[in-house]
Amino acid sequence: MQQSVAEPRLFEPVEREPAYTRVAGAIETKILARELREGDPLPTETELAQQFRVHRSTVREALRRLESAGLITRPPGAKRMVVSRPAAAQLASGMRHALVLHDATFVAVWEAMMVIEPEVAALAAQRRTQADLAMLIAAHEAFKASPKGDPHAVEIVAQFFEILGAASRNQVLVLAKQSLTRALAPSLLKMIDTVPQARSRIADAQRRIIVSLKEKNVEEARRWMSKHVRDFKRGYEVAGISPDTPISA
Amino acid sequence: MQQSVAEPRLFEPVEREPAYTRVAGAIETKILARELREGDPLPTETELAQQFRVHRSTVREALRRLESAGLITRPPGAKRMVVSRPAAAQLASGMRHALVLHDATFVAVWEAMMVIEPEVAALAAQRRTQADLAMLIAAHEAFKASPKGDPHAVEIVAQFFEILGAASRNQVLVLAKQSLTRALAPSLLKMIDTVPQARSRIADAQRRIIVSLKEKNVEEARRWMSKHVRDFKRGYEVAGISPDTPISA
DNA sequence: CTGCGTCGGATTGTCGGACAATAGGACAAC
DNA sequence: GTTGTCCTATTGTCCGACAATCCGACGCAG
Repeated sequence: MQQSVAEPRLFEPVEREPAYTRVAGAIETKILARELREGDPLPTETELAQQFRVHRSTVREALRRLESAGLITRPPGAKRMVVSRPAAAQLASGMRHALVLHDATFVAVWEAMMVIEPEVAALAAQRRTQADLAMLIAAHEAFKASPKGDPHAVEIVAQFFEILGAASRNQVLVLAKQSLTRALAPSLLKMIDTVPQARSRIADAQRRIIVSLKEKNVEEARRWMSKHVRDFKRGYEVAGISPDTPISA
Repeated sequence: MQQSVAEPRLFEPVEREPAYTRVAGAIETKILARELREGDPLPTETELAQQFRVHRSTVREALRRLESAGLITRPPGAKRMVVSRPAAAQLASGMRHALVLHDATFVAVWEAMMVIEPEVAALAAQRRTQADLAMLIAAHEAFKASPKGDPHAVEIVAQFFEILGAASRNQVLVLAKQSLTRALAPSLLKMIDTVPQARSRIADAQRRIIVSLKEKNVEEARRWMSKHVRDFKRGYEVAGISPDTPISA
């Protein structure tokens, strides 16, 4: 994460890419260029091996790489792999790994949420549809109905955020957001179970946000989401969790 | 990217994970738990194969997956793989793939930048060190010195953003930001070369931002960054590039 | 015609083993 | 200290094999 402004070297390292990298790259290019489209089945490993003139096991290594990048997946119970778009969850887990290993703290994630979430709420207030509202309300009800100490409750809170993201109609923010909520979820669980008033405060904020969206009141949406996120930090303080707690694995 | 509020199923798909996935998972867990730390060399493939009681090629498939996730890398010119933290660039490229395949448009990315960058600038204004300022100035000078039509200029602009991110001392935002600038870079290049006044406007904004940071003037930093990013969209409009242009590969 | 067994071929997951190229280290020569 | 030489361990790639199972076809009952 450090950088210098410029660092010219006399020679570049001589390029010696292993074959599996090049195979993966070739397929990746085709996918990004949409020559292979989502849902298209990949050729069989043997076919690929013949086309690239490499052994099947080399092809397989390349496939593992693409699989890990989320560019190909195997539909549950299918044998052949199909081309796919990286799922948001996939990116989120990558981001979470990075955050964990870079010793990101709770405040860092929280700060990022403070930046993003209120604006997402503001956008959502302008663009939400009736369907979005219905889903938000459903999530809200589900949260209120979730029994005390239910670990599922955090899932629902996260889902509320995700629906809101979808309502903002901005895929980029959705992707970024999701990583954050996912990273926070585990510790949030602990917080909710420790702080007695947390649940009611969350429910209240959700309600206010829903109302703001319904009225397309951009300012209020932003304000309440701000409050909502700020409350998280308050909750952590009350629960005696240090803001510098690293994101746990 | 769609979702429903809840979808209970009677049965989960019966779990039948291939061995390479489990091997990858096992190693991943050890890395995230810091039992294997950054820089530690992995055991050799043969050793791993013996420990996991699988064939070496199975281990290799697992390694490819970890490699793609950025959890292990091979230092240039080395033979064995070492544990590493996912580089920001790695995440950024994953994000870019996702954006491309999800048909993210230029406005979507721009909107996300409008949300994030001004706040990053604001944070940076509070936390910047002398070293940060020096690097910003260096990047700024480099930009001004870059010859007309130099494709490298965009690189420098991106670098300016990255230094600013580093100055904000928030790794989470840095990771999120980087993906955006990287996604925008290719089309930005076209814009800069088309719009004559683009370069001077960018240089001016950079200067103002640097001054704001130097004075730790949070409000001004936010304001000028806002203007800076907004200018990008203006530039696109002037250049006749549609805001709905998809992010190119 | 729709739904349900059955069956054969194709494809994947995994394995055993092989070999050339080379990184890494030890050791000698300058 | 640097440079050359040699040996060994390890990786990248290949070959070939086989069990499990997905896939599609085929036929039969309702």
